[in-house]
Amino acid sequence: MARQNTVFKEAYNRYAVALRTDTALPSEPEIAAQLGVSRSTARAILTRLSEEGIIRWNKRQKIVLRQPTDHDLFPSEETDSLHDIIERSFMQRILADDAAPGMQINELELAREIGTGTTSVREFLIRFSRFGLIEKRPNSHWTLKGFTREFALELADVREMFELHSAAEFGRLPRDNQSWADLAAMRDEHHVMLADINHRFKDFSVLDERFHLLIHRASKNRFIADFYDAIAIVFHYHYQWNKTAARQRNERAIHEHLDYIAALESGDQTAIEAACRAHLHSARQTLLQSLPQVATESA
Amino acid sequence: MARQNTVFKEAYNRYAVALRTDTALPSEPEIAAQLGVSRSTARAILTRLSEEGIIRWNKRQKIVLRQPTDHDLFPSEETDSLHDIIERSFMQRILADDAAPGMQINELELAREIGTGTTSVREFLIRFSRFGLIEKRPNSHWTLKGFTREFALELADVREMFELHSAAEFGRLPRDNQSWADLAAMRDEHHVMLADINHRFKDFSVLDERFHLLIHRASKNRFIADFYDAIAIVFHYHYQWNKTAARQRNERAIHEHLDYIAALESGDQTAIEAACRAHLHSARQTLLQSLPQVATESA
DNA sequence: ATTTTGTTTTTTATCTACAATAAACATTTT
DNA sequence: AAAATGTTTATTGTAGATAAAAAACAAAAT
Repeated sequence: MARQNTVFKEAYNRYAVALRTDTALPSEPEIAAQLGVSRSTARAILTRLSEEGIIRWNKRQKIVLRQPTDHDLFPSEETDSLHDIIERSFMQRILADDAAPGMQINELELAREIGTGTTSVREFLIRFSRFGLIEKRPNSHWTLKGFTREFALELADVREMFELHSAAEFGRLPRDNQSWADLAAMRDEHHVMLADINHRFKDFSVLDERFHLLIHRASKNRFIADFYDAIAIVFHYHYQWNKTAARQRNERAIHEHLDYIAALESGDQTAIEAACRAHLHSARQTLLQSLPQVATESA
Repeated sequence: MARQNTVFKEAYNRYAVALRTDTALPSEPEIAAQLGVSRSTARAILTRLSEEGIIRWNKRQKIVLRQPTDHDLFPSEETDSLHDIIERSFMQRILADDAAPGMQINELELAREIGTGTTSVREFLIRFSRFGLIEKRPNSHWTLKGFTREFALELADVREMFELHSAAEFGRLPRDNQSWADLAAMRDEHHVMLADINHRFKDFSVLDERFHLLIHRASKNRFIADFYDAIAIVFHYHYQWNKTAARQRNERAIHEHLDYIAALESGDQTAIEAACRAHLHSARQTLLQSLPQVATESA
């Protein structure tokens, strides 16, 4: 088959669960915009809803007849985009313990294992290569460079350069900028989490990602934004497989964030840099500690 | 057809021109290593050389019978890799004056125009997207973001962060590191060029690229290296189409480089940072001046 | 024993085809 | 007239096929 209709299925599920009996649905272009799909797909959704007897559809009249049940929805395996499937599968492999740096990556084998065509795997690998974890030799195979100590250090260096830059830019934002309100809201979220840290410390990584994203957006620099996207994805998988997310470490990070936020709000560039450096320093330690520990020979 | 044998043809040309009558050729693995291809391709080259009567080949005996002529070589159109063809063609299009930012990029149209399949164009665009000049909307077209003032400023910001970092690292290299010798050699090259600046100012961009590459290699950071690769390619095409490479500007840059080199050799981090900043500042101006000038509204 | 050549197998690079999706065009309804 | 619906066309995403190139294996030569 040429292409799975996952866009349709995913959007169908999303739309179906939000339906309420006896309500009237808006126009096709409006539905399409709501779901972020084309009108063609929106119409396919309406057609299916109609066929399933969930709505009565006649031209502009679209009435919800009944609430869809779980039975009406597509199973989650069918709604994941191929890209996500490949990403998950690939990340599992390279973060597994038997994936040694230097290992060859075989497109065909990967494709077979995932149950997909080689084209999609190739494209995924090309996109993924920007994370610096794999490398290609022309006309030959990809090589796994691995989530090594060098990788972590190089990543941390760039992250520090970028975040110091972004934090400084943030401090220069005009006071009426939306980001200041967002920052204040985030400060409160940190306080809430801290108050219940024993139960909520596992939620920290999501908050952490949102916090740094907010800072980086201030730089308005596409290269910084792209790099942070890459970091976020790599970390997402890395920390999922390496549950070193100790309560204590997260609690400390929250305190650092709060100091950092206070510094930003002060507008004092010296204070901002100090708070940013302090947090980045401990973030680097966290990252290094999350790696499989190898005996480090000291000179 | 599935794949052009450009690797073979390009390597064949490369090997043929280096042949000298009556010499004996080394073993197959050695030839393959010399050319940077597999032994299969090396054997294909030997087979063809033999068929053309250029060598006599019998097992280990490989004697050059005659010097190949231009007639024996494959024409250059047949030796360019598809990737290079697409890159050139695409860069011409996006640097052309009629390529306005916001323009849609159509894979199929591009492929037809270049005379290639869509897959290759897709892969090229994915790879190219890391330069930040194009962006994709999922399930839909690519959009040209364009070589705009914003792009140049964002690029310059990151370049400055990275180069300050790399320069500082360079200053910390042990004195017996090869890079110091390379730097000294490069200092001499700058002097030579400066002595004959009226004739040689056009060669500066190549020297400039090599100089900055040398600095960046000191950082031993894959993200910095990758970014510099991207910069080099973008600049290569940009300055090819925008010949603002004035003699005067290049002369000034050479002087800045020499100051920069002297600072590096002094090992004094304060001096390094100052010289690096000075050069980056004027490089930024050069970049901005090379852009199509638009009326800038002043607040 | 190691290197070289001869042969076969595997893998990549690329084209083509086609369903899903988006986008464009035409018609109807308000 | 503007917006919505109905219909058609264009473009993207993905699988499958195949020649080129790499890699692996086997036999021969130093």
